[in-house]
Amino acid sequence: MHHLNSEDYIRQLSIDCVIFGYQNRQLKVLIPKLIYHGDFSALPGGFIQQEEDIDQAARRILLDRTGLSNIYLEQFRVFGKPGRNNKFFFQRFIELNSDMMEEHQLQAQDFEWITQRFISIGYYALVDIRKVKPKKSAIDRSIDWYNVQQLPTLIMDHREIVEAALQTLRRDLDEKLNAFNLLPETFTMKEVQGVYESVFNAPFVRSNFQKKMLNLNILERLGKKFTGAANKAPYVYRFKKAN
Amino acid sequence: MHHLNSEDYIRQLSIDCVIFGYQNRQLKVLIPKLIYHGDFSALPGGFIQQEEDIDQAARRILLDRTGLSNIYLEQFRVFGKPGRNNKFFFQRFIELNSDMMEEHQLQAQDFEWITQRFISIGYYALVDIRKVKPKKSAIDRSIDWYNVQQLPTLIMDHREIVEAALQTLRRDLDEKLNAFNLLPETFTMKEVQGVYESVFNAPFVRSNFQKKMLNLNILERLGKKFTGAANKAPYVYRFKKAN
DNA sequence: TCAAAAGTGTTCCTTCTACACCCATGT
DNA sequence: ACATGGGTGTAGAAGGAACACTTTTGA
Repeated sequence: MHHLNSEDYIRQLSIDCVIFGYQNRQLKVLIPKLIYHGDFSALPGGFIQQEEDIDQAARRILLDRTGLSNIYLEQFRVFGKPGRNNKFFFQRFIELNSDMMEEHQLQAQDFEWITQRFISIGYYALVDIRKVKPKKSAIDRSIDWYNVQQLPTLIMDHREIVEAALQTLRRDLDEKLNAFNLLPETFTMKEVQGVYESVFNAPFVRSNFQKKMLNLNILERLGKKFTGAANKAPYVYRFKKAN
Repeated sequence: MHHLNSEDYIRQLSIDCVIFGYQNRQLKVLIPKLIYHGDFSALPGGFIQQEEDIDQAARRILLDRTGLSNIYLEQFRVFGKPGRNNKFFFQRFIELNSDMMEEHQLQAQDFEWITQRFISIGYYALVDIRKVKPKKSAIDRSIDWYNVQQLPTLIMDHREIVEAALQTLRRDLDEKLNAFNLLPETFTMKEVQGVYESVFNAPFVRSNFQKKMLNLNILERLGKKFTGAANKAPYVYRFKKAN
């Protein structure tokens, strides 16, 4: 591990990403659990290189964890309370992990850097969950998709960050029509409805939802999807990118 | 002037404020012009103290320029392109102002600090223009309200910041009903309409606008306003804060 | 009595909502 | 045939847009 310092990275400024995915009628968030003793979960995050665009930094972080480089990304808020730092987390961390510190080459210098007050830029990302192969970083014990309603305990204000991301996603879902970034290339109308229902945590009336979506003139009807079930086969749609 | 350094302020992170006001059916932005030779205008901005909340930092900056402490404030975006720095500006600046550098005690150390790459958090503020007594800072030649359609040339990407602020204001005007933060305590319906028209740069149909606003149930009708003009006196309204 | 501006009403049209109805599918 | 889920139609409510009409004010 190379050292954190102000020549490489901008000091006291971080990025935290809320990565949303959709599966089994549930909205999910990708969250790593840290490798150390104790139950530490934190949003995927990182720092901004001196010559790096902030959006690009978020993309780099996302690529590291998902393996995907073409991800829908949206900056949504900055979190900058005074005293927003990792000290509490690292105190417990050091108590529990004194044995591992050498093994992982974590040095006092890095601790000092990383326990400063940080201001964090929040991004949310939307991915086709089936395309993601979650990747642990060197300090992750695991990385998993959690139902947004059943998140593990997160460090610092990360819970609040997820909440703010979800609020923004709700606002943008109609405005920016980005529900389709959570779905595969082709999908049925029921799946679109599932996205809306899981994001808003509320039911939509099937027939009206269908008409609302079709009236937007953003969907292209392809074939039908025969599942073998004893009912009418639903149409398969594709999102029209060029209007 | 005391020196800029990383013990007092967070390095490479700034705040820029777009202060909106409304007068004479026009949306205006408060912009200072720098005292030095050459025509330099820049958004009111500043840095974040080590122990200071970012919103609080924005309030401090606003207080300095407007004299007001209770200002409607909204964070709207972070501007973080790589190479986003003042070097171009300060090159011209130094050429034109070598004579004034000692006078203003601007020292090499500060220049180095201030010409780093900066990431800036954009805030927009809404004020009752009549309450503001614009205050020049030590390095301002003037500070004036400019029609948002007729801004002076701004340094760096400040023009883009104003544009993004205006976009956000448009979105929030209906959503957060914050047109009333641009008006005095009491106002007529025509004035509200003027705010909408200047923000959207488009006309609204008078009768429909009136009904739309009244149907929101957020206005309290007070007395009438007799201007001496030979026409019906309009009602005076107040914004109901408690719904 | 008149012009100007404010307030209200009317009509038309689009969109949302609830619900009913018909259609395709495999057993 | 029939149960199941998908697609479309319809009637009523609600909301927006265009425009007409009435009211108030001071000269």
